[in-house]
Amino acid sequence: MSTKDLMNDLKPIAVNTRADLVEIQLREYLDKKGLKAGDVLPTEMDLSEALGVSRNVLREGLSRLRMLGLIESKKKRGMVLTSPDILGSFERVLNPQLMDTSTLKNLFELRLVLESGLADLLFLRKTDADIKELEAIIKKDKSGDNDVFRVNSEIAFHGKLYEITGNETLKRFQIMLMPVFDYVLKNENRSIKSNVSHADLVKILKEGTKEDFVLAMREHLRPHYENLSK
Amino acid sequence: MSTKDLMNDLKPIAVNTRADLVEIQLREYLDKKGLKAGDVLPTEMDLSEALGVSRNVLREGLSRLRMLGLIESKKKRGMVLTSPDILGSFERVLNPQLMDTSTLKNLFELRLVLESGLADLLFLRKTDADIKELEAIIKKDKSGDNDVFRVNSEIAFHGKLYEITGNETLKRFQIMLMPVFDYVLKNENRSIKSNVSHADLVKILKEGTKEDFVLAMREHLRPHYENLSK
DNA sequence: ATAGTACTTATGTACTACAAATAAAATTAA
DNA sequence: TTAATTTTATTTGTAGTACATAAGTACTAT
Repeated sequence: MSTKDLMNDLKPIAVNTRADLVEIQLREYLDKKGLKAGDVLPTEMDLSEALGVSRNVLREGLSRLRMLGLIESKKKRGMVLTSPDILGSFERVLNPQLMDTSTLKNLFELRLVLESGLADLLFLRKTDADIKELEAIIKKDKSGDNDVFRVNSEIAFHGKLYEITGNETLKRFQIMLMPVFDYVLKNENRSIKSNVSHADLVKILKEGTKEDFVLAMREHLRPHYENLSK
Repeated sequence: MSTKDLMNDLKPIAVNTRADLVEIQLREYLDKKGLKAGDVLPTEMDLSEALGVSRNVLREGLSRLRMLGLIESKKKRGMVLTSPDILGSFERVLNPQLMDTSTLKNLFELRLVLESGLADLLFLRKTDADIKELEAIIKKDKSGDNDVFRVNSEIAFHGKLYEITGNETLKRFQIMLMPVFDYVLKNENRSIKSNVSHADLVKILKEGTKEDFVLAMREHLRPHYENLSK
């Protein structure tokens, strides 16, 4: 049995620090009490006493929840639960430099899946102004001549597509995934010449059917799909 | 201008705590130095001195990075950079109870987009064993008679689809999104009867083409799409 | 050379003290 | 009496010290 298999079967015995436990217990507490955004938490003193840890350690735990946007604190007023920014935490971790290659590969695929599945939202929410903007991006693309220009145009085009979905989470997700995309593409030196151009896609989005668009988008992305390993 | 618009234009002046700044600066430090997984960090004493904060505050910042899985520390050995578990942090925040409704809606749509875009990965990686397993899930479904059974089968079927993609990130993402999906569906009381059944999907996955599957999956999800607002 | 021991170093935890902000209470002015 | 002002009390934010705990490192004895 390989070391990798072994590591998969035998997780290292978790030697949780007090701060880890604080985080876990606080989370359980929120859940059990059914607390929701706006509710106030006990004071640090009360919490640290109840948990049997120093205020230091308690604050290390609280600091984590604060970072995630789960709580906010004001002097004298105390701490209140808040609606977390779900992508904020994601963002903090998305450093291609630090990620292992398999995760990078997975995220690259994830983005392909997303773009392949955008069609219905696009047709549901597109406006004439959106189409015009896409056409403008393409026009600009044709006028540019160097690679940097072309890459920026590529980003602008696909970014605009996400924007049309009207789904802010999706849009931000795409922005966050951009460096990952870049990182993977840089290590891909095969050609990525597609049969379906941006102009083709816009034409279909403007005059065609959802079904046409779905198939065209997949065709547009095909060079990337063909580079995937089985 | 409404208060909401105003709040969108004017973000509250960030009154960063020292711990916030520590987190930011450490992140910049890692980036600037181009440090990668396995590299060691300076000691807490050196860091706190360099940043001009107490060791307490420094540790509040470090605690965040530790939670994200960006660093690990051992006594005497010091701190080392690690490959973060990118979904771990996401998971910590995905509490439907705390999320605002627009984010919930966005995540629901995100999942629809994902499932609509799975086709290519499925056809790239499916095996005979996978098909058999899907068929088994369907068979079980037919034998069950109550709602709970049907819901579990629904989960099992779609979960298996993600599994077939061989993309661990995607799969975990789906698992994490499940409670969100549930939460949204619970507040939807319109019928969700589809023209394309699980059995139909499996048949196409087994004998049909990618293109057929793409269209069939969208048709399968259509009831959900139709409930979306413009 | 090896086993064992003492030493050193870095993280983990606790405690105390005070600064800063601010809600609430008390006081003063109209 | 009411409004404005000042004072007080409370809670988070920060600093500093001390010690516990784990784990490399060096040294010693066999």
